[in-house]
Amino acid sequence: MDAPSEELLLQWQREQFLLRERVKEEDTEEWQRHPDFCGLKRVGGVDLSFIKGDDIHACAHLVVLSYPHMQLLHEDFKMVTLKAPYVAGFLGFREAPPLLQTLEKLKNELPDLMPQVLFVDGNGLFHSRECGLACHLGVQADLPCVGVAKNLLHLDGVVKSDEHQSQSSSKPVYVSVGHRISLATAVSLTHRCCLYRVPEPIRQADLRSREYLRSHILAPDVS
DNA sequence: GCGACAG
DNA sequence: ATCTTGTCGC
Ligand SMILES: [Mg+2]
Repeated sequence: MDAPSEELLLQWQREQFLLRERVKEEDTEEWQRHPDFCGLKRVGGVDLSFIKGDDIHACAHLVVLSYPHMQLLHEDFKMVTLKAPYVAGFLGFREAPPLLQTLEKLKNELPDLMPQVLFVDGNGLFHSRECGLACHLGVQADLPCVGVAKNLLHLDGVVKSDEHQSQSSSKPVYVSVGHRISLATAVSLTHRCCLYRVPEPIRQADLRSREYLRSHILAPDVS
């Protein structure tokens, strides 16, 4: 896949600044006000998995788990063809479109299963232009969203001395606001959804999308 | 100037 | 993101 032209990158930056203005970084839901998040029943997770040497075909996966027990309520996957290459700082333009499609499908076919909050594999406001993948998804789907990155995205003004060092011995994850949730609530909710290092919704979407590809190595994206 | 850079 | 089984450690 070709590297984006300089003009396209500038266009993408303009879009990110516009999206950023639409991000709500406060709690907007009733359940977010309660200490025990009573009222929260469904949490979602999305992820994309790829095959070894193929950068454009991927399996987009969406899972909906019960809260607080993290039981699988729904899952959906779809083979997709990506339209943009991966460029650090512009992940949203590559992964948001196909993931939004799975959310749109769920909204149309099984609206009662729509998650009340979505965990995204990637950053939210913790981004050089405060517009990571979780912000793209949150704003465009108008859904409360939490961004969780497994690795640090180097930012301009941010040095390693910030909040990003963990107390425990395990490798940290980086939580940030995607949309319609406060950072404090996002962090608290993330803790409550973790059975392992990564929040269960994201972990399940990752595991299941990979499992799907493993059993369909000989059935590529044909249509 | 070079390197580093979510997935 | 992906190439990869067993193995060491809490
Ligand atoms: Mg991922």
